[in-house]
Amino acid sequence: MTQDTDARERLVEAADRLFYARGVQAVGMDAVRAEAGVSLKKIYALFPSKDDLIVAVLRHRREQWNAGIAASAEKAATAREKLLSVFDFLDAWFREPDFHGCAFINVFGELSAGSEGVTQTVREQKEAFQLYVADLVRDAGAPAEVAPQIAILIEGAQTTAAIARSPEAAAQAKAAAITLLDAAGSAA
Amino acid sequence: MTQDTDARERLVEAADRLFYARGVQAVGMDAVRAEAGVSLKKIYALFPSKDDLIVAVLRHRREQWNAGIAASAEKAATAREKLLSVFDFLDAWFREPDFHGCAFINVFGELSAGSEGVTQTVREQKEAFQLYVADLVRDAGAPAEVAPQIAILIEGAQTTAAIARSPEAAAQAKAAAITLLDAAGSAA
DNA sequence: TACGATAGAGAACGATCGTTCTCAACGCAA
DNA sequence: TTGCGTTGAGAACGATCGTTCTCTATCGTA
Repeated sequence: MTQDTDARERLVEAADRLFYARGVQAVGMDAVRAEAGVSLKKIYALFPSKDDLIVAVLRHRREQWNAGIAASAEKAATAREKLLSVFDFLDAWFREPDFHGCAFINVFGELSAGSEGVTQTVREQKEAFQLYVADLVRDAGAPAEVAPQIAILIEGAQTTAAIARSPEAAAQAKAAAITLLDAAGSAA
Repeated sequence: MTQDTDARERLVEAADRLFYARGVQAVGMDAVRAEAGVSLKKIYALFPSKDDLIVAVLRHRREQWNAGIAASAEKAATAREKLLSVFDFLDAWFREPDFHGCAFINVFGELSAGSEGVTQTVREQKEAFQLYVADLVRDAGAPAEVAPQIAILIEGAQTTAAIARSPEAAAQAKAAAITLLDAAGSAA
């Protein structure tokens, strides 16, 4: 049983690497098997279909994302600093050599028309993150309208950094967020 | 010869509809043939490979995008209004029933790892649009740093509207852009 | 040692894909 | 009319995919 969860973890992490690097549809189940060192039989015992594996990978990505956001927020004292620390997290991520965009956005673009489960998982992630931003915006004493604006900046920074291969999108978005927070603060 | 350009147009438009609705990899060349009413032989005479067809579709999308942006800018008097009219264009687009994201971002997520030509075409489009924004920001008398910030807002509004199915992302991004322009104006 | 369940390796299956080829129908110059 | 080049319809090809099945080796238990 514990070796089942071991195999499960190895599978999800291997699939995550391959899917993110090459795209979901470009990776066959046999490549996942080779990367994870888990037999096809076991793969299909743990995940009834490739779609289920994709959803599991997205859930795994969500945990990684949440952990990274939480870690960078931990060093910040105020809600405003926690909010802005998201952009520092993005900055470090954009500089990783194999970064090429938000996995959720990429998968959404690839499969949104075909897989309901995938679409829903992506939506859940983005909704949850919007709530996270909204909470911090409220705690920072800024008006509620600022929250979706900052969330849009975070979203846009990711696609801009990926397509233009420009990690500076993080700093640019952060500067914009500061302007938005300051303008809201002085208006309130 | 003119019927070649006719077939070419029908092909690109048909492929555009199918690719955008279902994703590029989910659409076979035979489906394109059926939708366009052009024989496979002629398709491969006009486009040596599917990749070439995809690039042609992206170029066609770019022309549509530029035309739409230009049309909404035409009604605006000042550079600032032209800039903000982009968000009105987005607003109308997001409300179209079959809208589901920026085709460039979607295709990038789907094929960036596999097709060099596609990646490059997406990059060209985004670069060209960033220049368009930068020109308007300069003409509006705002500092240059505001240009990438507004471009990031436009990018983020598109993915947010697609994933969250919320056309209000256009209005939210527009409000943020106004704040950024105003803050820059008062600082200058 | 013998036996039954289990699991891995990988062949097999049916479907689909991008691309090419075949063949018959057609249009047009001589 | 004859012959030739071109075209379209669709079969064919080779590759790959997700998924399942077969076969064999292994291992715990009696």
